[in-house]
Amino acid sequence: MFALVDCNNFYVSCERVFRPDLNGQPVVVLSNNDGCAIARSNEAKALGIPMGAPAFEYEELFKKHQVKVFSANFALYGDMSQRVMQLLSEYCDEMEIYSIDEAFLNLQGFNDAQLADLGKILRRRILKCTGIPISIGIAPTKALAKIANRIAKKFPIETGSTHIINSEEKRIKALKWTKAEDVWGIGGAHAQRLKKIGVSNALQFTQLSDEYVRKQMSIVGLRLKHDLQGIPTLKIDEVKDKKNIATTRSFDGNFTELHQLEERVSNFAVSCAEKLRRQNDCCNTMMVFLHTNGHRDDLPQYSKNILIKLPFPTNSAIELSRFALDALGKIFKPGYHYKKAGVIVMDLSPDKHEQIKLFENRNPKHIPLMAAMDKMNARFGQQKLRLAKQASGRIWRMKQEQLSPGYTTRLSDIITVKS
DNA sequence: TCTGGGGTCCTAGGACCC
DNA sequence: TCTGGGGTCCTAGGACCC
Repeated sequence: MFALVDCNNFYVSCERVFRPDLNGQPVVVLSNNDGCAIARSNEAKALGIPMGAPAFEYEELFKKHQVKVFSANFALYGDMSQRVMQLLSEYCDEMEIYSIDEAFLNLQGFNDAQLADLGKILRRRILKCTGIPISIGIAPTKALAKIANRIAKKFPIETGSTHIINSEEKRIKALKWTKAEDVWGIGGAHAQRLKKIGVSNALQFTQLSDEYVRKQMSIVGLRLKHDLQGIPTLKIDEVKDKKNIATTRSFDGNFTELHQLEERVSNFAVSCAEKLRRQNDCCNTMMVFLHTNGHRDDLPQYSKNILIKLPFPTNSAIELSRFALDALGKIFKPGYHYKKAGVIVMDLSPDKHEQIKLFENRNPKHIPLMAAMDKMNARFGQQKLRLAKQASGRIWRMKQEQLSPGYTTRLSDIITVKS
């Protein structure tokens, strides 16, 4: 059996841990730049605020219903996530951290009685130790555990936020209840095609022929079908190192000058370099892109990306910044209002056994230099030590008007409890 | 005025190799 | 008229996830 543990309205729940006055209130958390709603409390969902709602379009509604609005505090959410995952890992030998707020547990070896209790135990423990409410779905396969979790979330009172699919009868009932487009792995495009042939729920999907599913949805869809039939097909994946690493941002406003973009792109490259060093990788290829604001049809549009094969693998901030700026120079065109840019590093290879190249090699002095830089920035704060090209953060501005304190990540923000 | 930021996997087709 | 039979690698595009 597998469990899928999912934190309820995770980012909102993180904010509520340190602001219990927000319980029962409509709360939303916005994306970077305070752009869109990326998390909503149940009360906010009930007001009709959809996922991805642009904040400016909903300003009136927020005001009218006194919705509490937060800027994304990813440092806080990442830290809270680690605490939840740490606790979960105590309950099973094998676990897959599927996203910042979800994990699959392999429950091999648990007997029926233990399974029946597990959900309640987990829920109580995580709530007590972190303040985060969770829902648990338990089933013979991962895809079914996903569905069980959905049921637990939808009917918290009836299920106690934990649901088990452990009989054929329950499986059929759950699949019948689940709309095709709500199945994990069936997105908008496939749901539409399925609707056309009269498939509207998960059960009907599992009754399609293997050949049809394979043809329309490739091997991915076929695996999903089998998993939903109760044949364990999807396995627990241990967390692997990333294959691509990206740092991209929209700007608060438009940039027209090359030097403005250079400062941002340099920062993105430095950030990618840090992430590479954290997983002990170098990159061999880099992509730099920029584009104008696609939502503005009154302005000329331009969008371009460029793929650079590096002459040698590296994770040096200095080298990656230089390559990124070279690349940027090749795709920048004056006369446009730029809204977004980014750096993506790919084709990663381990830091250790790097191949010596014939003509050009990474500067070996950068290795101790970067180690020192990481150490200093870890101790004195992000970007205390930076490249000149990264400038002072003058241009770098992200709209973050409702940012909560770094309750668990910054000493000065720790809350005081008077007793 | 304002509209996020990450990731993964699969497939088909083209270019190339012997 | 007829013109082999394997491969690999890369890329773009499409689909999906949170």
